[in-house]
Amino acid sequence: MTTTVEFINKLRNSGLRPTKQRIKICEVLFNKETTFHFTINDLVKIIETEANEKISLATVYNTIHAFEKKGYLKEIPIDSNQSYFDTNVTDHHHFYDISEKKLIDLDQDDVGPINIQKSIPGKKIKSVEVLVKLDTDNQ
Amino acid sequence: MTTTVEFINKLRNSGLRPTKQRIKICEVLFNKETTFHFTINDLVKIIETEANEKISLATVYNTIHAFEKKGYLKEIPIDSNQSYFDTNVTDHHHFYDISEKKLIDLDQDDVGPINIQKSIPGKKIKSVEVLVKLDTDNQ
DNA sequence: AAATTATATTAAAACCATTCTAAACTGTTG
DNA sequence: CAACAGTTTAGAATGGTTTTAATATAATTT
Repeated sequence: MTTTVEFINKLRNSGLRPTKQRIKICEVLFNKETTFHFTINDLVKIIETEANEKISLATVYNTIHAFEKKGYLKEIPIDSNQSYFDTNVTDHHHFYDISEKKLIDLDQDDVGPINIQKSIPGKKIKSVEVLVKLDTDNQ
Repeated sequence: MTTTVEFINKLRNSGLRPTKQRIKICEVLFNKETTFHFTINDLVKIIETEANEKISLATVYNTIHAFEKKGYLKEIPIDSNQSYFDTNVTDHHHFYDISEKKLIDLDQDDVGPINIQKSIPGKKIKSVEVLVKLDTDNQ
């Protein structure tokens, strides 16, 4: 459990003004026990439900992008027209449940080490992400 | 080099009528020596340039989705608002060059075996995709 | 603590990839 | 070649995301 004051400090320390909206979004995102996967739409709905507050869509987008840039969130690439974000910014991978459109974390250990044997001159590896797509097993 | 007749047969055999548009798209996509990565926009531009033909956007989308469903194309998930497709439908992985927004194939051998040690009840693994993001190496 | 400045929020409009619509067209089958 | 089902098309609609420009709020200066 992180206190509001701690969120304010976190924001200020990263050069983001601790506005009411940003603090609220921090509380929604970073007060969870577990990793949290969400789309912008999910987040807006949670804010509207949980608190009776309405944060403008544009602000939610701005904030999420600011948090992503600061390294507090990670975007997860899925074959979708919607962006998925993850509060777990450590190196890890994902299951993607196609029918439920839900992400599930995979630890490094669940996947094992991945050693890329190829390199491109002038380029360096920034990240290695494994996406395991899941289907309903109806046999 | 595949002939037009072969494309017509391929289409007919998979239950797709061999229309002028579909044959043209086959020729653009499946007459390459190497794997071809593209967005819908790329494809439309190539068609307009290469041949002086204009295939309606809707038709291009329809055709690409039909080909994908038949297993002639694969969609590659990237953190983008655009869909990338690949004419290489074998099991393989990708580099994604962030600055150039280009995909590069990685063979199974370049990545090594990936063994997923976790399973979700009632779900089966449909695919395992590795995406390696590349940055410019300016040190 | 008021005034100033810089940054953030907002509703609404704009944007852009993709999908839908419904009318015209084309391949197929008998 | 007639009739039908499948396909193409331009343009409209959709939906996620970004931009705009006015207003509000936080930080800084006086």
